[in-house]
Amino acid sequence: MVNHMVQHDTLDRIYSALADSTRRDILTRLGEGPASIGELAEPHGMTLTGMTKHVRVLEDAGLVRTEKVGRSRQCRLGEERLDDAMAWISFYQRLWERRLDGLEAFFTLQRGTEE
Amino acid sequence: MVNHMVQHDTLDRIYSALADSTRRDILTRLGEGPASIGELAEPHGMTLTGMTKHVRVLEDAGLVRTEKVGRSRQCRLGEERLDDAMAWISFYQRLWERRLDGLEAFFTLQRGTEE
DNA sequence: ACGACACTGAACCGATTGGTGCAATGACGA
DNA sequence: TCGTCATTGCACCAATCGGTTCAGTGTCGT
Repeated sequence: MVNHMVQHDTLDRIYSALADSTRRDILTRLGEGPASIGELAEPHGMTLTGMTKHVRVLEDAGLVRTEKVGRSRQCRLGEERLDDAMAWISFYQRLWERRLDGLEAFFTLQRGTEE
Repeated sequence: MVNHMVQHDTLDRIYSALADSTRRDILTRLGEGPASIGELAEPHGMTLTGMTKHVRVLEDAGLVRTEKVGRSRQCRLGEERLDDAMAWISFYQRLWERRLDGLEAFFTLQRGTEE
């Protein structure tokens, strides 16, 4: 029906932030220490405006924290630890292992006897 | 360089497939056993066409495998184990822990001597 | 053979994405 | 104060996304 309630929950924001190699590169780079927008943009041959948008996406996901320092903006890793993202993948992997064990049919028969 | 540099296309597809709660729900459902497009669509109040598109996205990411059986399409979990997706997050978490330890500056000085 | 059923293809829609260029803004250095 | 420098806001663009409707196509049950 109407699923407009929460247009972007946390997991949505995190996974879609990670779904771009430029942004994953930014995180890798920031793992080595803080950087300005210009320093992040240069290795990708991207405009400052474009890089600012990527950083904003990462910041909205909590993966990056930024602070205006003088005329430049210092970017560093943020508070988001990806625990939830990791937990979801672990959960999926448990499902997958169950599939691997050929328990699908068994589990299917059990549906209705639980939540 | 470093071993977390997998095929970014694959990682892009996987993370963007996961960046939607409807698709995560589909995976959870398929973890309980195979289902048709209709069975997947019904709990979301979505059209069959809409659900077919979601399933296609998951299939392109390797997370779902489908097979036409009679007039319905059977969907089950696919071959993708999310090992790369998990590995990348683990890699990020190591960066984050290093940040937490306040070793950013130290690490910056050490650039070039890493594994 | 016929009708109901499950899905698919195509066209369409509004919103978002990933990028650009250009004009401002605001801080630095001489 | 003046020019330069780093970033930002705005408008714009083409492509993709998440969803719909409608018109098929092919299969099943009787």
